[in-house]
Amino acid sequence: MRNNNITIHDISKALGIDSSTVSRALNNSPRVSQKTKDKIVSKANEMGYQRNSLASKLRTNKTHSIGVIVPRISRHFFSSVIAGIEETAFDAGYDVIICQSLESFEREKKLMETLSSNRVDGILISISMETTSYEHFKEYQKQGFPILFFDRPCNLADSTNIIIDDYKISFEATEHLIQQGCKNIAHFSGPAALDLYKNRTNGYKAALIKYGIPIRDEYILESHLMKEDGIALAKKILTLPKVDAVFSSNDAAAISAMQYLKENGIRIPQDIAFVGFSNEPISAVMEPSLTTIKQPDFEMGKIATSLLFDQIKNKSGHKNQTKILEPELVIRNSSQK
Amino acid sequence: MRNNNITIHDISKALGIDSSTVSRALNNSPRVSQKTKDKIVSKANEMGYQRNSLASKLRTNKTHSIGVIVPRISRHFFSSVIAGIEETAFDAGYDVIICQSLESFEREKKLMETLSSNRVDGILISISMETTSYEHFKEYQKQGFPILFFDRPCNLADSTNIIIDDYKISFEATEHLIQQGCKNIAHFSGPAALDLYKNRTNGYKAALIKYGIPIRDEYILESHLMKEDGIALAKKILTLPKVDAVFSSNDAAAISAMQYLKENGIRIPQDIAFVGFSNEPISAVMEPSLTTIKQPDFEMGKIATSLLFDQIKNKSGHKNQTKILEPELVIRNSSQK
DNA sequence: TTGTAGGCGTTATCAA
DNA sequence: TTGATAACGCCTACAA
Repeated sequence: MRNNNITIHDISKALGIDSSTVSRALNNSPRVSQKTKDKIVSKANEMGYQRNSLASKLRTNKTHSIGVIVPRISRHFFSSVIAGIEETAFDAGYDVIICQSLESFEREKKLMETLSSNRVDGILISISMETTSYEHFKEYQKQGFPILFFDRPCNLADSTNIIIDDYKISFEATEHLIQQGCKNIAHFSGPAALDLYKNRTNGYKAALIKYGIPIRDEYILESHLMKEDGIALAKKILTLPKVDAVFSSNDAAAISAMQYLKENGIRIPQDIAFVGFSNEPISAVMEPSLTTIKQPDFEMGKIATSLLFDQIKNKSGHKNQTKILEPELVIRNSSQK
Repeated sequence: MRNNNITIHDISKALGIDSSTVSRALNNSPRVSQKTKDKIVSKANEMGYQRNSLASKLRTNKTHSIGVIVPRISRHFFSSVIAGIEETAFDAGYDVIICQSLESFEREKKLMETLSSNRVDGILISISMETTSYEHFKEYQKQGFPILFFDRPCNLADSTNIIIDDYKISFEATEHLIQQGCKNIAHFSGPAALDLYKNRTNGYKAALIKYGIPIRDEYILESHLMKEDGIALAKKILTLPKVDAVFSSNDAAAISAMQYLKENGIRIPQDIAFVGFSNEPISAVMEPSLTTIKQPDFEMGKIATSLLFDQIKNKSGHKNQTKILEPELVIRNSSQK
């Protein structure tokens, strides 16, 4: 911490003006004459005064800051959502505290505690893949603490979720593969405990049903969809009978699977077609370019933040709503036979 | 903010134990009997108590948190550095507040203020491209506030910097292109106001000199090295006489330039070879794969954080030092003729 | 081992 | 328009 922390009392003494007036002046209160204000402000600058936000927040019981918890900031989707969040928050004069759970339940719980004990005015969160119990949210919600879930919804009553239509777009993605002539479509799923992945898997299944293709459970492969998982999944599908397409619940797994397959002489899309999910920048540049699903990321951040502000303002209102945004299938080379 | 905030006084009243004892118990002080501790802790849980960190930080003048300012969290290099920072900080029981300047000087200044007025114990920063004046750091440094610069150094006296050997690796990268037979090597530079880019440019020049290749200023193109810049730069080099290679100060610009050139019938590396900088994941996957420079990102985060902790502990010591890490040239297809 | 009392820096209320 | 005073929630000498 600083050696020499100047407080309003130091300014007060230096000028012979009461500290309450100094405080008012520094907050630009209309109840201080312009002359005194000028004197105080210039003295404050001269002395290198800097407000202690901790004290101010403690006193006012308002922090003007919100917390954001995402699984990983390096994912393009999340950093774009964060961009939207920061823009909206900034306009409203709020600070944003960015945290990553790294998909760990324990870290997520700890971050909730830290943010909440630092009295952020609300939290925007996309829950970790490990999270199957929602008790740690329930407690905060009971206390009336504004939490808003985005992308990965929370199925607790009273939760506000902002998500995309995972079911519908997964249906479309799978349908697209079927229309390309694929009949044996494998699916890379994330943890089924997350509604997000459940919805994507259900969309996939619904498309198969519509076209009279049997659903085979061994074609549905669950993992954490990390880079490493993609390689294991690729090996796995080579052991399955005549897989001719993959619909993956994210790009990361699809990309590393494709790389492994390419290195092993499989042609994409001729032998196996691919559709990913998230539209990571890499998907447009790789060879072949990856058909994927583009989510309204920036927009989601903006909307989530303004919904959160609604909740912060009227503690009571707008609970238990779900806002659904429309994603878009971006067709590239990896899926066109 | 919460409706019903339980404080240590509420617990104190509920149990008929003084609040100071409650405070000690909740901090697991050895000066409270186990029996009382148990009683207090279980009551605290029952009542849904949660410590108010603001009050605690204000009182103790210690926040156990550090701030990190990076240009963009979405850059792979920075998110890896942050991973290293978080790991080290976590082990030391510190919280990390992540912020992005978005390469804006104004935002950077504001973030410094916000973090500092929230009394973080220290700041790790990689300065924005717009930053040419260092006055806003000087003031904090004078006050003895621990700041540590990583990747993009601050050339103020008394600054602690942790960087890579940009000059040396840029020399090597350029030499590599020369050894591939390239003679007309253009260079994408960032703002020359940043030492980082100056060093890279100097390394490039030194290699040309060593091999008796004339330095032509019109071959050195300065920009912010964003995706959009890459396209403009690509157009530009097409107007220059017989450019046969590009050494770019980051991957983003190199990648979009390559894409533009490919779309316009230029073959890479046959017509124009490329070397980038940063080893973004995309560089390994794209076609052709991009030769680039891999920085010790995670390690840099770890080292920077422990150096910062040193400064936090002994306010006086270890100023004005520069720690240099060694990067590595990763040779891929974009540079091998 | 526990209680008392005061203060961290700010702001809100009341009075002047 | 300004000043005096108390309080936000916590922690820490010091006393008991």
